Amino acid sequence: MRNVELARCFRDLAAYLEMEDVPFKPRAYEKAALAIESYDRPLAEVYRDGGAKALRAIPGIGASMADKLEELIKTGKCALREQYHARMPVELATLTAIEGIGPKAVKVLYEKLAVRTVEDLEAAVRAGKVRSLPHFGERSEQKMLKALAFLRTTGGRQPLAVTLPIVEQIAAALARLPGVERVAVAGSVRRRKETIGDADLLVVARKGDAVVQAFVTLPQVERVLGQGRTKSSVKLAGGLQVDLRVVPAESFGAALCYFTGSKSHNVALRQLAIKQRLKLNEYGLFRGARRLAGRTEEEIYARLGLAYVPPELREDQGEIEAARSGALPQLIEPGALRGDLQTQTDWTDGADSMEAMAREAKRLGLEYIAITDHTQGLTMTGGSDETKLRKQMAEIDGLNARLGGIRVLRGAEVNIDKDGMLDIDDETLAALDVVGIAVHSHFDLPRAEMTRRIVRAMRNPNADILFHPTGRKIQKREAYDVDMDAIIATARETGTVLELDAYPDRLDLKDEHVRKAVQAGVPIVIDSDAHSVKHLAFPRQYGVDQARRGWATAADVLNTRPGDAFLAALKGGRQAAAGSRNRRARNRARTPRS
DNA sequence: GCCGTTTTCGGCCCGACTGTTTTCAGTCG
Repeated sequence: MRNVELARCFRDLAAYLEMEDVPFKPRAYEKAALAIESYDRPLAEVYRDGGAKALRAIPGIGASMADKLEELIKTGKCALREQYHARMPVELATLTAIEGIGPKAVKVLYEKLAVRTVEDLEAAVRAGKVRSLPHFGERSEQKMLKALAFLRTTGGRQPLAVTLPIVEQIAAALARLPGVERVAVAGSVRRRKETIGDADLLVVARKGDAVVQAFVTLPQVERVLGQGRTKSSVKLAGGLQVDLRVVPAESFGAALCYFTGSKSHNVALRQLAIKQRLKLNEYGLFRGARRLAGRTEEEIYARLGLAYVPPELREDQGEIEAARSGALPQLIEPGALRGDLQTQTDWTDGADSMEAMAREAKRLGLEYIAITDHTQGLTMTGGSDETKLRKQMAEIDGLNARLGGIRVLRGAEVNIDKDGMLDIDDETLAALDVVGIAVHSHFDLPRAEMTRRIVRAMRNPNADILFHPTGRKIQKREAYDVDMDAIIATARETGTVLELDAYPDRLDLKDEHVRKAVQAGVPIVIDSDAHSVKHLAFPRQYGVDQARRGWATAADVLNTRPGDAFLAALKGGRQAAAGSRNRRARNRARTPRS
């Protein structure tokens, strides 16, 4: 049983307990669910290796929950949940995912109208039955219909790259309003989560209601979900929910902190405040009625005895302890990137010429760029064979002779065949400056076979970088089933670099894998996977954010180094690109059979 | 049900808004 499923069971229990008005237990189960969900190892493994005792070592898991986890892992079921479910057989997860519906509402809907599923709910609403229930009315019915429609179309979340420009546009519109002193983007957008459920904006202004009024009448707004004097929620035409909060300047830092989250980071901060006999809310940090801090986030963290925690780390994943002990990493900054190691050109499926790509990379301030067109295994792109690759290398040499201020590296995105072999011979690979390897087919292999396949390819001494290591496309395609711990261990052992592909719908590695790689001392590179000149901006726009969420410093990211140092750090420690045809000679070897 | 810089009992984050309830519960962030 996977962690998400275990967490799901605990969330169900929390909801059932909430329905019965049981005090405190619901929060305990929810907290545990969050801990389980974000735990970086399958609990089934933790249990296998360390038994119930190891489970109890997880914060939020005590004796009772460890028992339930043990039961779930062993039998796939939890008697208590089954009991509740028998009494009230409702689809809790999907029903409570609907805006405005919580456990209490689920209970009433089931008891009065026998609503068990989202479909039941929709039918009941359309029949006008819901309005007759206590605490419900016609307006609640309308809200539910809208929420149901939204859930169907988007699944409730949108990729960051879709949301970010919209949010920045709205922030700019608010900043132009009279009386607005300051606007900040908060929430998961500020934390740069890869998908966004709703966006949060914070405004400093004296008169809140005027700002709120202007906000709800912005042209992008399709529907007003709520509107008060200092707080409002709207739904945009594209389906994105945006929440606005207006605060006075002396509360800006506290509100930004509160509104940035994550929720569990906030809870941890507030608990820390309580321990110091203080109170933290969105207006400030208080001792009694006296405000000790609130104007900036920095002073709040400082007053709590913490180093400033960058928004990308605020997930309650150890950052508070690190901030207390001065162990927070110095996160990589966008400007630190000096090179791009994955780009495609019109030699295969890219839109632009090698020269155009090189010139744009230079314009962006990069020092080097690898051209990595596809290889023959990817037939539909017109992928290169050895002959075409040799021809391209010669052209790149010419390009380097012609262009100044940018170094073009000879590379390829080499296909990993089903059995883990590469589709270009070793001699040709050895002549390249940068060899990226990637899976583009047979995505559905069983976990063990997929892992073996990739590990084998990584063991090729010419394979420098594993491109988009999990193959996922955000909200389009699941990652293939691969043991990332094994991939990271192999990377460490063989010196293969892992790529963080910054193409916005990939962001592959994802944050937790970046963190694991960093912890294991495995270097990463942040690449654009550009298929046109305009894609070359992706690493600094999105890739660095993702790396920061994985606690990466500039030192963890190999393409923050100058070209020569970068090449020297690749497998085999090669030197300069030009005139180095033999630089791999000593590495030339038969692809090992594994 | 969990947990401990107010420890093994007695606490548990905090506040705004909505709807329909005329005094507040539920939900959300």
